[in-house]
Amino acid sequence: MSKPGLPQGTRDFSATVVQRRQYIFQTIRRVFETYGFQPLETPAMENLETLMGKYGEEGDQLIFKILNNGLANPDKADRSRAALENVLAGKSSKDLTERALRYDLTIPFARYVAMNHGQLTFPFKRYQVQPVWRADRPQKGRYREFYQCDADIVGSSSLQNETELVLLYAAVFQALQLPITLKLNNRKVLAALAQTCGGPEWMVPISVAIDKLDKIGWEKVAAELENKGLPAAAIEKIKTYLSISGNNAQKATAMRALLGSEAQAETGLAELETILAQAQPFWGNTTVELDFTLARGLNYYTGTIFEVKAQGVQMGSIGGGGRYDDLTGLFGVPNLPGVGISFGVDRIYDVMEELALFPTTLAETTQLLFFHLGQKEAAEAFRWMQTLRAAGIATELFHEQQKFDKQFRYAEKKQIPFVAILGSDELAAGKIVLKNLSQGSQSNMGLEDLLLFFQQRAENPSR
RNA sequence: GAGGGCGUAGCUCAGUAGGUUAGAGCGACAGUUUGUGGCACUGUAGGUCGUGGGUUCGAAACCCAUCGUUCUCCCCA
Repeated sequence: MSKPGLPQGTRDFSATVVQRRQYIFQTIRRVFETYGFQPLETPAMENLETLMGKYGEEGDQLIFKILNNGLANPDKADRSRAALENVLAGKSSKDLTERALRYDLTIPFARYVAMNHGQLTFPFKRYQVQPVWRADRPQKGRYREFYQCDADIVGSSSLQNETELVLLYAAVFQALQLPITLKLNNRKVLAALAQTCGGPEWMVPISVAIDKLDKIGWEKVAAELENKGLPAAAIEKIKTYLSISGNNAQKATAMRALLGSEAQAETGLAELETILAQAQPFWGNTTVELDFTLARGLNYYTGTIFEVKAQGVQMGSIGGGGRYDDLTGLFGVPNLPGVGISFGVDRIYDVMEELALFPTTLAETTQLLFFHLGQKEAAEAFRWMQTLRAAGIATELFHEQQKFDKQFRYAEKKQIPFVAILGSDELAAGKIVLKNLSQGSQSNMGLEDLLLFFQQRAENPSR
């Protein structure tokens, strides 16, 4: 027998980790719901054709495909072989694989909306918290199975939606006490830049290159663009574009000076300014800045784009999103514009771990451990325990009669804050000894008082 | 897809000019006479040195392959 192991890039989550992850999930869910989003869940797998071609060439290769069942069936053997030939030739074949694991939450959402648009109330606001899978090579902050938390609004072009998403981001990260920078840009500004640099076909290469600015520096960005055949004059223009700095107002002014003659640029800038003006009074101390180098890979974005970076940590983005004009058009339902954002929970976890931002109280689960001090005593303890449990207080009874030492150590290891001693004396008196393990103090108590004690403690955890 | 680092006890790691029965700390378990834990002391268990080849009188150590893991690039959350 070989040692058991996990598939590359996947993880088990032990108790403490799950509790911390739940803390993040619950915070995000709560904010989603207070902003009027409703939950949606979709299957782990989709038809392969639903996913293919939606994430660009690179994306297609990162989709986990599921091998069809029944390939060994003799009746289908010839077709299976032919299918394999196809796959070896770099094509996909339904005879070999027709399903794939979910790659993100946006495309399945688009598929859902396209299938159900007759029944939905628009604008439709949904949130979705589920794992996705990518056949990527794992490294820091990158896994093959990870969770996304998405919120999207479809069926509305109103910029108010963007404003709400900015505030939603601010609310979540303030609740988590995680300092972030929320970056905003608009694809229309990038499109205008591409227009002045040779035409729309330059949009993607230029976006990809300038997105790396802070990582590789201007020299390499310029080299990459030159390599792709962009004229020197255009590169000079991009250099000016990237040199724009200052506060948000100054950046917008500078951008108008550079690209103001392009109608698209003016539209994009006006949109950004509207969002900033609407959201600013409510975003508290969150840092929100225009970043014209922000491009984001997904090519279905058409307007505003968002990205969240954690402050004080070396980590890729921990969230992002943007506006798309026609997401469901891919599935035959045109004219449904929308805007959405996503939280990268696994990265948020890593960042919070690094910055030690998790509340210490998350680890406490069981509140009280009854010592097992004999059959009769345990039977009585069981009665008390069930009463406490019925009141919602997490309680355990030690599993067998053992010396105190053992039972104390069990409580310590599980970080149980209180133990109840119910031995022969207590049995006779109808009271237990309640001991606070961190303080070492103890006192006698009846069942009523014990219940009261924990109910009050639940309301005021600082005690 | 390309390129590095690292695989020794449950965990963190020592251990190389190749040389006896491979070590430590932490953890686990047991005990220091069974109604009060954390500390301390004593003892016990636990290792095909990732795997398979090769070089050698002799390999945890050197070489090759392979698997796993981790990081960087590409791309992304």
